[in-house]
Amino acid sequence: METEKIIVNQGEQRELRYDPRQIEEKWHARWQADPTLYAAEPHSSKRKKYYVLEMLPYPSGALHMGHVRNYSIGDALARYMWMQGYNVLHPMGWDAFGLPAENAAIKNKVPPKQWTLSNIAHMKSQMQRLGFAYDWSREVATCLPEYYRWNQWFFLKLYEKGLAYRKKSKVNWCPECATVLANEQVVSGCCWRHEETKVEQRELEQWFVRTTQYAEELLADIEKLEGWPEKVRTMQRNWIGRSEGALVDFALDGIDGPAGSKITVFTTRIDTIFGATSIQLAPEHPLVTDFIANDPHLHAKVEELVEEQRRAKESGDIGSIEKHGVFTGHYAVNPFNQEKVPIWVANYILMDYGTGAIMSVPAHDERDYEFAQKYGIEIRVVILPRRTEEPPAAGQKEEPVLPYTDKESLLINSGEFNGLSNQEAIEKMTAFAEQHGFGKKTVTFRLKDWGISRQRYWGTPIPMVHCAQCGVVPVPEDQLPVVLPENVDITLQGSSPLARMPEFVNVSCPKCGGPARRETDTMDTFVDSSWYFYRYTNPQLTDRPLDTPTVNYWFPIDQYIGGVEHAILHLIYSRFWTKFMRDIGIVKNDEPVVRLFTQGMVIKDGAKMSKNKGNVVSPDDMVARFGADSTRAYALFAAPPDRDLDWQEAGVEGVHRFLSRVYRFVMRNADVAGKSSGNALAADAGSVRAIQRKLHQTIRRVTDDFQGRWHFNTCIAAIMELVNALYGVEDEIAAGRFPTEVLADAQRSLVLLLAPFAPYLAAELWEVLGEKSNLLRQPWPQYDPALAKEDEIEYAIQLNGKLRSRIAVPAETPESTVQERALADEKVKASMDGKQVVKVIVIPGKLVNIVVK
RNA sequence: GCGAAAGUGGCGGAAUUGGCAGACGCACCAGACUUAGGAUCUGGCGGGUAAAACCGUGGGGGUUCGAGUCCCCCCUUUCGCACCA
Repeated sequence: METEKIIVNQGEQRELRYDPRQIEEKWHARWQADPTLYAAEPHSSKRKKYYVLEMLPYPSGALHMGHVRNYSIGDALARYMWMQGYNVLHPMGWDAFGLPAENAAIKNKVPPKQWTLSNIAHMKSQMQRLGFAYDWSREVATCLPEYYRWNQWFFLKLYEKGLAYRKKSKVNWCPECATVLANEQVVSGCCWRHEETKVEQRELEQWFVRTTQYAEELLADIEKLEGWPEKVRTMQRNWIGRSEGALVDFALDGIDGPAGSKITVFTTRIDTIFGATSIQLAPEHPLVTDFIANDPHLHAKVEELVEEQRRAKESGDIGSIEKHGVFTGHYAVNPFNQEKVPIWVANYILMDYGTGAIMSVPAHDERDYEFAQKYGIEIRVVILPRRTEEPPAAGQKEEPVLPYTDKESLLINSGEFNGLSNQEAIEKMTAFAEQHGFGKKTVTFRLKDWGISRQRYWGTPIPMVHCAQCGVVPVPEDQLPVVLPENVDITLQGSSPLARMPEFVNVSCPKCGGPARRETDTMDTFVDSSWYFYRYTNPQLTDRPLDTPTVNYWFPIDQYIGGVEHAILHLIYSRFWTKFMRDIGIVKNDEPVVRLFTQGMVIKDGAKMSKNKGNVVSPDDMVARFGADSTRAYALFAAPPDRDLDWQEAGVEGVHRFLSRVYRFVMRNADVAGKSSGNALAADAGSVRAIQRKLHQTIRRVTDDFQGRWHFNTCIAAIMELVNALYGVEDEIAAGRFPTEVLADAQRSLVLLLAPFAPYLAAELWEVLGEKSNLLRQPWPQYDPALAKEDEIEYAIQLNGKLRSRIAVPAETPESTVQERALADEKVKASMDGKQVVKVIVIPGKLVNIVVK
């Protein structure tokens, strides 16, 4: 094509240069003008439903490439499912409460609400410019009272059911700011604003949600989540951390200890209790407070241990610090054998797991072993690996400690329990402890109740009132929402801004009418995101959070897509919330999400894109230079979506070049009627057949990937191959020798295949092909297996596994014939060099391996 | 320390079940068209060789007619968990 311009219909002149800006702005304007374009049909729809959801973003100011990737994956899927005829729900919203808005307010003197809403407006326009097919009529912003009033409503329900409660708990406190810090604001033990100032721990009354109530079910139902990545399921299992064991009481040895006291330990290995040669307490164990009261020396030592443990936790290397401890001078009595064992305080015992106290069995626990070695505590073997082995001589401990939990294990030195296996012993000894009232079977979880109080402004006010007469009183439902005041002074003044507003704080008690004080804590933003996807089904409801029949139609979510960083907290809280909603009868599903997809990170120059590293690529910049289609298609082409993606600008150019080729081809050949006078002139039936075959193979590959592994990179590569093949026959097309209907069909299918990946270009070319319909309502192309089939198959001929020749035979050639042809091949004969054929292996459709000797 | 994933040309990545390693794209090289081209089109492109042979999927062993793919040992990277009793 020498000329840059070409005459098409009615002599209209069109540039052959692909200009994404012009095309995308044209369609953007049209799509903006039709808000119903991507709207889901009501739940009375006859179509099968499909709910595809991407994790809602925090409105930080601008989209980053991670967002673009996430939404490009979801949008491709949504568009594909639309074309498959589903009633697709594809909504978007904003996780709009949170700390950055307050920081921005302090820094720039902009009210958090204003800052947040203007960010939302900007990011929404970015999303729209990128062409994501969202149903904006369902948009949700969690910072608006229409939304957060339902957080408050849920909170009241939780409170009603005893699942929300108050408890003293530690918070991070910066003495310089005189304020509470979120965990993320603590940088290696110091305040993020005052790098020299150590963060202190303060005890405050805070609100908790009893997630542990559902611990068993949250764990058990992980088994049902077959559409979730195994990695996420494992992470959740570990996070919940269920552990079966026993609580055993050790009485304090009389005279020295506080009267009647006992120490309850948690153990999973009650079978080793005869080997317990000390008790170890966490430094913060309440009993330790009693012990140190009259012992300044011990007091000082314990303080050290507490400090050491705190530091290790902060720096993250708890687990590798050297074990230390101090003997308290007190003893406890092992209830199984009445033996006196010393009580120690040790830095490797955690107060927030189990009971904060353990029985130490150095012979069968590595940590206890290490400790006992260091302090010369007796190491007593009470279990052996096999029934045949002799007990080792007393005190000898050459081998590293082994837990011996197999069936062949054998208890020794354990009184009446000698001779039992580990499993039998656990059962019998637990029962024994229960009978004698000094122990019981128990299950502990690593999962903790969820502390939702934040001493912050920009969040959902907790709808509670503190009355001097009535105590804690919930705000009545009909008085919701408790609106977050806006004329607020966000400066650092040592208390939550809300607590400094008398007009907010001073209320009358809903119960007695007397003067009362409003709760000034706000909710953790994970509350907002725990149920937002239900609200999408009916966001405009004003009298209840959701409409149950509508939710029952849409739920569970068919496909949820987001970053793996939410694998634990967000996804556990969401699962908890769903179970709670089910139990108060407003939804019927047990789990919110059927299939979960976690996409990889966007990397540049070997590191995750971040402002700190200065390797951020701006989506706006990419859209301006290459267009939304190229940017999106590249995000899908550069790597499979579950892997990390290395952003290379040259790659974007490559995709842009590919889309240009598509554009030029269709522009040149859209007007097929003038290109060919029909089949009669087709000179080369082979090339026609080849195009058909390639087309149907491509449809098959792309369709299979949407149904299966989502390797959109190979989908796009397949479409590239198709386009390359079409370029290969362009001379024949130009010469009028290519059948009209084959060409027309190929072009239509090509545009349809491209629609999920490059929606703007697809829409434009669909119109160029003379189509008026909405592409999303256009059926996805079907492949014809007969047309996709190869007519001729090339066999690789190997000699002892090494490639020696190739032969082409018609498809369906019997194996015996293939074998004959292979043995008759000249190159094969030459390489055989007179050797004997031992065996011939024919793999149908692939290769022949001739084994010679 | 424990667990998971990964390691393939100069680069991003293909190779769905053991069957022709390197699809597709980038970069690069050559040619065509051009006053020109950072446009477009055509061809080439793992190493090696004149051409073959031969060597090549982190390293070492093994199973097999045949291994990137399966098994064993080791190395590296990334992620998650980390004194959980």
